[in-house]
Amino acid sequence: MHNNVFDVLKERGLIAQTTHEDEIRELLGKEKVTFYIGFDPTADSLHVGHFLQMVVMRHMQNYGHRPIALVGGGTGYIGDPSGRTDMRQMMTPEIIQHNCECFKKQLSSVIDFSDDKAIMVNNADWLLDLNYIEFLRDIGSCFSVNQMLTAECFKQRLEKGLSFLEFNYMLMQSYDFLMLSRKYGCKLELGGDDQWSNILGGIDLCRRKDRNQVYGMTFTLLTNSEGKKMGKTAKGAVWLDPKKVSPYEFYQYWVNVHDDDVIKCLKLLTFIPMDEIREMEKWDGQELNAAKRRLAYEVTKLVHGEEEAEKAKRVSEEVFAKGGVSAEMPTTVIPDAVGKGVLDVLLEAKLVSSKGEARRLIQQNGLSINDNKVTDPAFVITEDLFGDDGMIIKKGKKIYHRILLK
RNA sequence: GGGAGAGUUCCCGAGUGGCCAAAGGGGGCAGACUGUAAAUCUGUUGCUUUCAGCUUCGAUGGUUCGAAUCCAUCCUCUCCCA
Repeated sequence: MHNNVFDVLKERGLIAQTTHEDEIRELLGKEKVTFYIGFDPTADSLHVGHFLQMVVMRHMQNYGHRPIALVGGGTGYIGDPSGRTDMRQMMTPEIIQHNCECFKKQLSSVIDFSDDKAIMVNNADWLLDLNYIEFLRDIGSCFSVNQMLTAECFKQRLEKGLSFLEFNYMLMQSYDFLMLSRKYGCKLELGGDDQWSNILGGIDLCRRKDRNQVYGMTFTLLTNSEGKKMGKTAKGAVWLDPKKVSPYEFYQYWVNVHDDDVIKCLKLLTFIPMDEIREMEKWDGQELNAAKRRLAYEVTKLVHGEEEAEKAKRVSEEVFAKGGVSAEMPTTVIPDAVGKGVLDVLLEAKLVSSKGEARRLIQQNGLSINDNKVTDPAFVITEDLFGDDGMIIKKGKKIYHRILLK
């Protein structure tokens, strides 16, 4: 066990870049540091990428430091162009507001905001009422366009086009840091590695305006062994909101990560002691499945709580190991299913997005009902298919779904 | 503001009057193989009441028996000049 978080973060491979490695380590070792991470309200739920940031906050908090979770109710009006190839869609104030509320709830489930142990702020409080001319004179004068243009985060956008609106994003985020350093004595900004340029901007600004030395540090982006961003499925992001991605699906996502990514994810996303992880690192082949199950359990527990994690684990075991049925597997209730065609039922259970897809699935031998292959697209659901546990549909090899009549 | 070009199905990208629901690749889905892997191979990939019909190629109108392809206007973006 280390007594400096910095060593913990480093050992787990979380740290990507630091502005002043030695100074930051020293600072974190000797005092309670107030630091911040920003979350822009780009959707109505956080996803696993954000979760990584939340884990870091928890690590820091565990060592007595004070996190500021900044919700980007103001920066959401601009949209961060960092590393993106296209412009974000502009959001209405109502949507931004709503998304911020959603974020707040999710953030407080992982980070302890009681007794001022962490602070939640919204940059709408100081960004929305800014006066353009004043801001330009006061803050804009501190930024060099020449320098900004060379920043890595704009590279892609300089090829595809970047509007003035988005170009300003860096100033907004930098201003956030300045505000937080003034209001709360915030000394450190953290973020994903794609935030590096924005963080540097803030540090420069604090020095120029207040002659205040502050620091920055970025974290490994959650990428898989192929270098692609993790947390994406065909259906979209792996959201933390159980209404968007059920705890069972969430659990399944982690059980199915690539072999080469398990250890990395264990280090980055869980609080399992390094000794244990190093033990798992020796595992190979089929043994890795146990590590995947551990990963899935731990992450699900952090996000959805112990009860849901247990449930997800139980369902997975019952469904896959025993090939059977589970009382808590994904279920759709279709009262009038009897007499309907399979295609309609598949569609209603959202297992397919169109009847054409359902038809294809059956033609390609990818569908079973109660373990019997369905080969006829015109198959009609009958009452005798429903046992005590309802009717079990298996789509492909991994997707089990239960249909109930009530 | 002037000039040149671009906008195609989930993404990239062919297609310049009928043979186009639209090549190819990526991704997705399914099958074989397996460890609820990976890699590989195979099939599939707009919707529907599927031997047929319907909607799609930035938007809206127009020419034509017939348009993703031609014309007009508009929108968005890129590049060069200012």
